[in-house]
Amino acid sequence: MDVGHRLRDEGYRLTPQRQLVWSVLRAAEHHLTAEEIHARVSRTVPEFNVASVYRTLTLLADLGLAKEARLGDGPGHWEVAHPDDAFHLVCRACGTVDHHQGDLVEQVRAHLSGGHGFVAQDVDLVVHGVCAACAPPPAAG
Amino acid sequence: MDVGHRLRDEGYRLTPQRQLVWSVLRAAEHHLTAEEIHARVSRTVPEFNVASVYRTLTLLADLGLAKEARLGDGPGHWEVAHPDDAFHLVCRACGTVDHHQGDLVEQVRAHLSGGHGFVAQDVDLVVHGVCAACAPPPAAG
DNA sequence: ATCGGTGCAAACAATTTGCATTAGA
DNA sequence: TCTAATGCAAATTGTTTGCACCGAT
Repeated sequence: MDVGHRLRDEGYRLTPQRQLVWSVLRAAEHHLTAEEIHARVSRTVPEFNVASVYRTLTLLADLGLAKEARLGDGPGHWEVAHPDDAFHLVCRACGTVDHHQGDLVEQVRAHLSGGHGFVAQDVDLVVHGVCAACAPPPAAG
Repeated sequence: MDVGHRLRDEGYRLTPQRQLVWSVLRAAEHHLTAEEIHARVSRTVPEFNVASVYRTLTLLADLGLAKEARLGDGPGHWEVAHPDDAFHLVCRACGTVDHHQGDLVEQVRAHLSGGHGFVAQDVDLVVHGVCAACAPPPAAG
């Protein structure tokens, strides 16, 4: 995905800051907060400002390239927008956030389209619980 | 539901502020933000403080009587905790928040319990879109 | 009489904004 | 060149906390 193209096509400028935010986001194994993105980019560009992170993320979201997930309290978590609809599993014990692939989001959409008159644009599903690694092993006997 | 009992049973005190927050919450036709609750209670008790709203809501949530819903940006929205699992439909046009009853949340739970090893404790489902009232009528012809 | 709860104000965290400067197109 | 984008700092917004006083049990 060529952000430079996308940006210019929409009349925006391609700046090093925007490229950096995007590449950090793409390289991330998991979701990142604005602060985390800021920290990573700052290693290379010390004067890089948080405000620019927010501005860039908002822009990327407008273009449909990035997406914010609110996983409870605390700051928003950002990720590359996936065309497929996944949802988040947040472990209360270790804090790990997992993507879970499934047709559930699609089911919701289908369910709503059936006569409810509500046009679903964005389905946000967050499940809090305890992940397999943190769950107590089944009691023997 | 007798909050007084619940509170005292758990070793908490029943104060007029807590009663007021609870009754405002129960009387509300829809979700309320902490500020809205504060505003309503303040009509009767002018010196009533926002901090107490937050403290009370947190307490009620701990007791399982109230629940916070994060419906996007902005402040959290509070409601009486329903035993049944409903989810929220937020209209981007008019801002209306609808409860939608369905087995979807249960489906999610069932889906996850099937071999994924993730123990779902809380399923938060928020759908943003356009409600029936705001949706453009189907084009004739 | 206790000790938990309150009001108040100040602290906080996350995000946004105003403005002068800089740099992409 | 010309305007959009940045850095910086200050402003906002939503929520939490410290502390002295008050009131429910």
